[in-house]
Formats: sequence, structure tokens, C-alpha cells
Amino acid sequence: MRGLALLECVAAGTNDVKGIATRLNTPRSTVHRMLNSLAAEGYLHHVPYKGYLLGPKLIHLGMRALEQRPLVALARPHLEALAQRTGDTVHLGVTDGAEVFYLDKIPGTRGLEMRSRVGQRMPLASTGVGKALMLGIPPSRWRDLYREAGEATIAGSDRPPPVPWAKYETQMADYLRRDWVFDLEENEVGVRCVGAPVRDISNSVVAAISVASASQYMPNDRMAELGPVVRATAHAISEALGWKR
Amino acid sequence: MRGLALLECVAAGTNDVKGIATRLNTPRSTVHRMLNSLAAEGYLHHVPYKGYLLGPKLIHLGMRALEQRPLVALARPHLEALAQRTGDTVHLGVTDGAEVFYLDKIPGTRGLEMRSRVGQRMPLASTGVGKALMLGIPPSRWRDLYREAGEATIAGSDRPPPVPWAKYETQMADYLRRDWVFDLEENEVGVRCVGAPVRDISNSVVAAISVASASQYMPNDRMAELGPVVRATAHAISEALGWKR
DNA sequence: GAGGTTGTCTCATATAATGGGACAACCGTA
DNA sequence: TACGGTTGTCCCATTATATGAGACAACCTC
Repeated sequence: MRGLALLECVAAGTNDVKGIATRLNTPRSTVHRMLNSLAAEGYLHHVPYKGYLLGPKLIHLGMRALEQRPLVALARPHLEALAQRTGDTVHLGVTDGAEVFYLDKIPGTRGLEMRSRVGQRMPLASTGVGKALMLGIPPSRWRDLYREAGEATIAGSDRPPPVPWAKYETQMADYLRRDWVFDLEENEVGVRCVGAPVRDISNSVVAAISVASASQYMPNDRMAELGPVVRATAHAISEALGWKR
Repeated sequence: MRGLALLECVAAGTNDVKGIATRLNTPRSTVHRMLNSLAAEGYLHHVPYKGYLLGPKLIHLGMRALEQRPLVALARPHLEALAQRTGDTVHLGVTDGAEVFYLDKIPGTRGLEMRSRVGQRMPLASTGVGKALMLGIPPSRWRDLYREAGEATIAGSDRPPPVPWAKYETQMADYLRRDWVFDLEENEVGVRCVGAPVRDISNSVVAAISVASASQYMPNDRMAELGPVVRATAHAISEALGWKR
């Protein structure tokens, strides 16, 4: 466990021995020994007198972790079709606590790239994928999630002022009826998305997808058109999981 | 180290307790305790009475590992441009021992997908990226690499009969002059690629790229045309690394 | 229901990691 | 080029820590 904390530390960008020793309050001697072992096995990349970086074995494990989720493999073709059709960035995510966990991302062809990354976490209540996932959570818990998202700060992100709760609740109720959601620059200024939930054989929401793009490519009328399209893709994935319409 | 071996074991597809205990010849009791700890921290995904899968933290670490390689970030835009221009699958890889290690992959738009995966390893001597990397290795070592590739067996792959060494050597010498390489279905039947090496400021080969596609999209004359194109992209990436033409 | 697998717990034991320290090699900078 | 700060390398007594055996219940599949 200590070794893994060390990896997390390096992942977080602390790549000097002293810094790691401080962050974990562990003697330099111990940290050094562990770094050596991890580097020798390929879990870390070591540049002498420069620092440590995450190594190739972690790339391998990470990719395998993605492949082992049948959801990713099943959803891929549908996501690609959606990306091709819309030209925008497509996301796939699942719930992880009170957050979205991004499982897949297909970059848009419009040149500008989203900040989002596979393997990243974001507040549920303020992203397209997240709100779609919330459609599978009892509305009584929405308020908490809304509050948590408001408190969360995203490093380096340009956070817009939050939508008032009353309005948010009304919108969500509306989304629930339609079975798709909008995100109107609530997570990041200049980014809008259209999302929809993915359900499994027991009809519970297990994932969600979204199409995201810069606001200038996402006027209101286009979002309205995109709703049914995104929902149709989500349904197609759901059916691949055994869901009955 | 033992815990990491356990992760590798799960990555390799052994997801039952008994199997893991056997593979690592470790008592069931110990394996169980470790699995529990790893699952509790999110490094494994546990489905009770079903098995263990690699967890979300590994996805996160894997992605971070990729981001920490400046090479990947630098090369990305060039690779995307190449993919768009050719419509085929584009690879980026580095040398890892006697193998290629794939760092990035942009799927082609022709519908059929390559077996290759980011984080995967392949013999140097029998892939497009690998042969391009070999251009940076003293020709005296080529013979060994050629032999190793011949001995390697790839699970589930349809391996064509090897090219005789004499011919192989002649081809490589040719590639060295042109600074690009061909792979004529040597790694897998039906797949052809064109590759080129990437160099850094010290003029040593640090990576390689390739464009791969099904043979029907890769007639000889197209490959000949693609050579300079792929090489130009490789040169562009090299220049981003400080290489002087 | 039976057989095999898995999850949970306890405990004595000794393995194996710990952390302190001392020293040399190295980097950037003054 | 001399310096402070950081890093790489080694040693060793200490004890904390993981180990592995076993017993039992819960569980899945056939």
C-alpha cells in the first residue's frame, strides 16, 4: 500500500525524492529504496538526478483495465459512429461515488480539444455525462450532489457562476422526462454538451454518454436536435447490454 | 512487489482467487488479504463470488503515465494530421529491450481495426514501427533481433512465413538509405505498414511512427508514395524534439 | 443437495521492511 | 570553480508487519 501511495504521488506530479518523502512523511532512505524497486520493475521511469515518472508497466496495466470493462468495448463502435456523425467530442462515463469517472473519449474533429481525460473524475452535477448519470439516482439525492459540485473547485478551470437550485431542479425534472440532458456551460465556460444515460438489463443506469463542443458549435436549436440522436446512441448501447426498450 | 505481481496476474486474465494463488504459489489466505486491500483502494474491481478485474485507479495511473511522456503530447497533433490525411491507423512506439512498446495509436477510419494496442509490446524486427526503430540500432545487432522476432509467437495471430535473412538484410539496408521502412505482411497476414524513425537533438532514434492498413488499401505504389509522407511527419516530430535536419 | 470456490476470521511466528546515519556523486548556480 | 542542496548507495540493529495454516460460513453451479 505504501508503494502504491508512492505511485500516486508521482502521478500527482511530485517527481523528486525529497518532495515524495515530505508528502508521505517517510524517511528519505525508505522512499529511495521503494523508488528503486518500482523503477527496476518498470512501474517507474527513472532519469538519474532528474526525477521519476510513471513507467511503461502502468501504461500497460491501465490499458488492460480499460479493456477488461466490457462496457468500453461494447460502447466503442457506437461512440465512434456518434463522433463521426456529429464531429464533436464524445464521452463515456460511469458513476464513482459522487463523481463521474470517464471511461472513454473520442476527440472531436473540430480542432479544439476538451480538457477532459479518460481516467479523470469530475463532479456529477455539473457535467453532461454526470447529469445523465444522475437520472438514475433518486431525485431526493440530487440536492446533495448539486451542493457538492458547487463546492468542488477544478484546478485551472474557468468555473461559471452556478445555476440556482430551483432552476436546476426544474431542468433536471425536465431532462428526466426526455431521457437526455443538457449542460449549458455549467462545468466550464464555453463548453456545452448533450448527454444521455445507458441502462443495463435490470433497467438501472450503469453509464452515460455525452457529446460536447464549444458553445459556438452548440446553439440551442442544434442541442435540441442532438437530444434524440444522443439518446438513440445511448439506447443502442443499452440494448447491447441486454436492456429492453 | 508481491502485490504488483498480483495486479499483473489479474491483467493477464487470471481473475479467480484459486488461479492467482496457484500462479504465484502463495497461500490462498495471503492472496485473499492482498486482493482485499487492493480492491479497497480501487486498484482492483471486485465482483463478489465472480472475480477480480483491474480497477479505476489503474486506468487513472495509466493515463497519467502516458501524459507524463512529453513525446506523446508532442507527437499527437502530427499523428492526428497523418491519420486524417491517410485515413489509416497511425502508431507511435519506442524501443523497450528487443521489442516495440506502443505509446499511441490513432485508429483508421476505414472501419477495420488493428490488433495493436497502446501499452502493448511486439518484436522489433517484424513490425513497421519496430523496423523503423531498428534504423537507430547498429546493423550488427539486426541479425539477433531478426532471429528473436522469428522465434516469438503472438497469441491468436496469423503469422506468415518469415522472409529469409539475406533478403531481409538487403531490404533493411535499403530502408536505412531512404529513412523509411515497409512492413509487407511480415507481422500479420493482411496488414502492411510504412514507418519512419523519430530522432532527438542528439540525432539518435528515440521513437518511430507508422501508418498501417489492410493490404487491399496498401498496394505497392501507394506505399511508395506514403514513404516520404510518413518520413516528413517523423521529421516534424523530430524537430519538435530539437532535432536539426 | 453436493462439490468446489470464495469470503471472513484468528493467531503464533519469523520474515522482511524500516529508518537512522554516513558518504560519495552529481547538478545548478553563484 | 567552489558551493549548497539534492540524489544515489550502502550498512545494520530493530521491530513492525506481512505471512501462512487452519477452521468455518456463505455462496454459486451443476
